[in-house]
Amino acid sequence: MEYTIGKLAQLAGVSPRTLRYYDEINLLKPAKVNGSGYRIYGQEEVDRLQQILFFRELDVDLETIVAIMNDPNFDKEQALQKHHSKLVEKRNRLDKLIVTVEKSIANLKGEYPMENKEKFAAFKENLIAENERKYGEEIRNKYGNKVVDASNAKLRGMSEDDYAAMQALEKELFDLIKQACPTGDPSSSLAQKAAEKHKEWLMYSWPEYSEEAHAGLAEMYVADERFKAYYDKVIDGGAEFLRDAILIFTGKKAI
Amino acid sequence: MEYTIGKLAQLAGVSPRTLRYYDEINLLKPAKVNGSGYRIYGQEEVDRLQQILFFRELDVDLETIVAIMNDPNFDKEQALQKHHSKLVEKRNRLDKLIVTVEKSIANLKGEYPMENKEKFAAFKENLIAENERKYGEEIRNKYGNKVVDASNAKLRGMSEDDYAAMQALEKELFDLIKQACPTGDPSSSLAQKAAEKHKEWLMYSWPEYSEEAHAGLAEMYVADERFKAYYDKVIDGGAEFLRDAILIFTGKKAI
DNA sequence: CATAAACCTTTACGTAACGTGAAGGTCAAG
DNA sequence: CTTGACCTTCACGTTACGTAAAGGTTTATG
Repeated sequence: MEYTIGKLAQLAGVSPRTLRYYDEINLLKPAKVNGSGYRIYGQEEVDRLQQILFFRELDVDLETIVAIMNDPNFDKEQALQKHHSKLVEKRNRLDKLIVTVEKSIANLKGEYPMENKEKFAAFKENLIAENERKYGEEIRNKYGNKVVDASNAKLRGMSEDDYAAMQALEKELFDLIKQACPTGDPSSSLAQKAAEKHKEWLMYSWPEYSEEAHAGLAEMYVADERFKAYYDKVIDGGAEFLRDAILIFTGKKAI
Repeated sequence: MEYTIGKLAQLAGVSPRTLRYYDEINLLKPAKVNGSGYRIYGQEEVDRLQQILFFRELDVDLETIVAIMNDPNFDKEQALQKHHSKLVEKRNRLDKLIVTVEKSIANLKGEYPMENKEKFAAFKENLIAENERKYGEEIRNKYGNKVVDASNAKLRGMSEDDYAAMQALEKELFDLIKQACPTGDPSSSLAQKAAEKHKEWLMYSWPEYSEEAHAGLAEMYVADERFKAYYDKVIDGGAEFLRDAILIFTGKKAI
C-alpha cells in the first residue's frame, strides 16, 4: 500500500505539515519521491510513524526520537515493550492525579484536611518521571546515582538538610545490613532494625506508608537488576537479605 | 501561610519563571507585592495554582484557562468535578493505547494481523477528545451537532460517502424509533430492528463491537442529559425506549 | 558589622513543534 | 479543458516558557 502525504496524514491523524517537518528533521523520510516531487510513503513508514507517535505520547522530544530511532541498534520490539511499561507508569500517575482531585473536592467541602504539599504531590511525580527520562539514564551512567537522587529529592521539595539526613540514614542502613547479613537471619533484631531504618528512609520520599507498598518495594529490590546491584554492592546477597527482613517486618512472611 | 515566588514554585513543582509568566498574563496574580517588589502568595493562590495545573494536565491552553477561571461564574468545585471526569477519560484512552502497543507487539511477531487503521485508532481518540474540548461546546451551541460530528467523522478517516451513509442510517434509526415507540413495547420486532440499526450506526465510529459496550452506551443515553435530549427530540420518551430496546437486543434484560 | 550567598526584580532574546498563508505546479473527474 | 483537490517550497507567526544579563534585597555567617 502506498500513501501520499495527505493519505498518511489522514490515516495517522496528524497534519501534512507535521509529516513534512518530520522529513525535514530526518525523523521520517518518505519511501520515495515521485517524478513531480510528491512524497510517497510505504508500509515501513506507516509502522515507523506509529512508533514516533508512541514516543511523542510519552513527551519525548523529537530530537531525542531521531537519535533513538536512527541508532543502528534500535530494536522495534524492544522499543514497543518500553512504550508499554512507560504507558503503564503514566496511567499509574494519572490514577494518583484522579485520587488527588477526589481529595481536593473533599477538602474544598471541608470533609478532609489536606496539606498544601499533598495537593501537588501527584503533579510532581510526573516531573520526577520526566526528570528521570530526560537525564536519568545518561547521568546515572556518567556520574552515578547520587546526582539523580539529589535532583529528585530537590523536586520533592526537600531541603538540603533533609537530603543530608536522608543520606545519613542510608549510611546507617548500609551499616546495619553489613552487620546483619553475615548472620543469615533476616528475623534477627539487627535485621529488623535495618528494615525499620529502611522504612524511615522511605518516608523521606513517600507521601504515605503502607506495609503492602513496603513489601512490594522489597520484592522489586531483588527483581530489578538496578536495585539489586545497588544493595549487593554493600555486601554480597544484601538485596535478598534486605528483602527478607522487610517481608518479615511488614508481616508478609512468617519467621 | 505566605510564600515567596521561589517557595511556591518549589511547593508546586513549577519554575519561578512560570509563576511570573502567569502573573503577566493575569492567570495567577500574587496576593500582594511587598515593599521591595517581591511577589507574595497566600493560600488562595496555592489552590488556584493547583486548579491551573489540572487544566494544564488536560492540555487546555493558558488563554482558555484564563478565560475560564476569570469568569465570574467560575465554580471551583464544579471545575474539580469536571477535571475528575476528564482525567478518567484520559485514563481510558491511555488504556486503549496500552492495548494498541500489546497488539502491535503481537503484530510485529506475526501473531496477530493488524490493519493500519487500527494502529492509529487509539491516537485518534485523543485527537477527537481534544477537538471536542476545543471547539465542541462552542460549536455545538452555535451551529448544532452536525458540524462537530462531521469534524469528528473526518478525523476518524471516514470518507464523505461513509459520513453520508452514516447520516442516512441515523435517519432510518430515527424513523424506526418514531414508529416503534408509541407501541410501548421495546421487545417488538420494530424496536429490535431499531436496536440493530443502532448497532450498525455505531460500527461506523467504533473500532469493535461488544454487547457490553453497546448496553453501557444505552444506559448513558438516559443518564446523560445531552444524549437524552438528542433522542427525546425525535419522539418523547425516545431515549428510554431505545435504551430498553438495546438492553433486550444485547441480552442484558429479559423480555 | 560586613560581606557573601541566596534570594528577588525587570528586560529581552531564544526555543520547539509545528500552524498558517502565499505562490505556484499536478492530477482525476466531468 | 478546466475546475477543484491535491501536492510543492519558502517564510513568517505562535505558545509557554528557558535562559542569560544587570541589578536590588534578605539572610546566614565569620
